Amino acid sequence: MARLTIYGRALVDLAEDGVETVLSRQLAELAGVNAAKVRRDISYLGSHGTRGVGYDVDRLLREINVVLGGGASSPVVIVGVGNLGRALSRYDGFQSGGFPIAGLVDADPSVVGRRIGGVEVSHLDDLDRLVAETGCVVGIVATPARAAQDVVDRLVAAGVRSILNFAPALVEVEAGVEVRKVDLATELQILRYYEHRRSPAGRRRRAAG
Amino acid sequence: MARLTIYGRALVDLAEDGVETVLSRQLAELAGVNAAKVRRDISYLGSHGTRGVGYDVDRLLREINVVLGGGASSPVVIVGVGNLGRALSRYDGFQSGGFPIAGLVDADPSVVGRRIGGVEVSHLDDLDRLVAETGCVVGIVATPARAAQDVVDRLVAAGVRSILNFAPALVEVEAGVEVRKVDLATELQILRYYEHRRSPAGRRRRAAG
DNA sequence: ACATCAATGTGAATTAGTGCACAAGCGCCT
DNA sequence: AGGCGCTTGTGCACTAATTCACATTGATGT
Repeated sequence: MARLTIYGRALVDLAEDGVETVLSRQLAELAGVNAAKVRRDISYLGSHGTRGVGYDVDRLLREINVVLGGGASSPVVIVGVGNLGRALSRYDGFQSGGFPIAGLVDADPSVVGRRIGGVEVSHLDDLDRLVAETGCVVGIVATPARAAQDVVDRLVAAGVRSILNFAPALVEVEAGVEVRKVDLATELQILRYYEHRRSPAGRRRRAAG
Repeated sequence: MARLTIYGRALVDLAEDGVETVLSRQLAELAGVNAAKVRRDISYLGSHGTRGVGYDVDRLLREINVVLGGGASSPVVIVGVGNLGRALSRYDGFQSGGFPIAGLVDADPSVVGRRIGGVEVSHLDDLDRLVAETGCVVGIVATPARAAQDVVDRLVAAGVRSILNFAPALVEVEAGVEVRKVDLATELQILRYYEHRRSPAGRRRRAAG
């Protein structure tokens, strides 16, 4: 569940503030969900709350971290150093989140060899070697849509089993490979949809509320 | 529905390939969903398929574009030109998707006045003026988590009703304002979760299903 | 013109997700 | 020790989403 990561972040904040225990209600407020949902989610990891008191922040945080894969570092390789790829490679949220950028890859020979954010760009054909050497477990696809499937196939062939796809394209993978899609265009379009729905053709009225 | 944008993209591809009509089954395959779902989704925009034949690609595409807000251009303002903000401002997917970057904003005086990707950085206090002058309808929050709520409040005060939040924080807004969250850290954590589940310290058995 | 075929549109069934409400359990106070 | 108040964990009802299955309907060929 994606909500676990939200709880995790909230718990980190609480722990930093020195809070020892937390109620499902508080956690629900912080995560923006229903308290019953919090309790049910947590109960899936084996119940560890104390009735009448709440949850031990540190303990719950550890539980969640275990489920989410612990504090392990998971090196990533970014494929495609076009506009978005470069942008992502400069974003240090990966590093600080435990996903160091182990390699950059592109198919265009004119960018191979350049350094971006301190990492040298390798050629797509060297992907296998790069993954093997650096032990990458996560691949980030930041290519144009039409290259996405090929790149994903290559990543899978190289042994990568977790892929974050920024390309606006659906990709198919064999069972056992997890692909998640982040689609900025879609997000913006959805915003535009709501925008449009609010004022479809010069409607000025705003619904009360 | 987010799926409409997927259909839209698939239809654009089809149209470019010169395809005239499409079956719900084909569209379902392209979008990676069930055919019945496609039909039901489409029926919500008023039924426009031809029984026995399928859907007219151009017509359906136009229908979807109308619902999604047409080809209108929706200028965006990016708040926070830290690592991620800079990355986003260099990403030309906004421009090409009909979301030109009308302004960059930051609270740090040392970056105000700089040009990034051809756009000058304004101070956060000038947000109102900037939004009013450029007619921005979408705000993009790329600040640290703790600044997010304040920034969102300012955006809303300035009249922005659609916000894309990249900050790893929940924000509250009044009714009528639409906030969507893009959380790279969460996406990566979820990948790590699956990674971890696959081999939790010496692979155990994987339950069927 | 009419029968045939094929795919849509949709009622109905199924499934997943959410939230309420309360019994069970734990700590605290007397 | 025993009762009390508080919160968890969860059965149950409810809602939303998905999928099935088929009647409906337009196109097509003879």
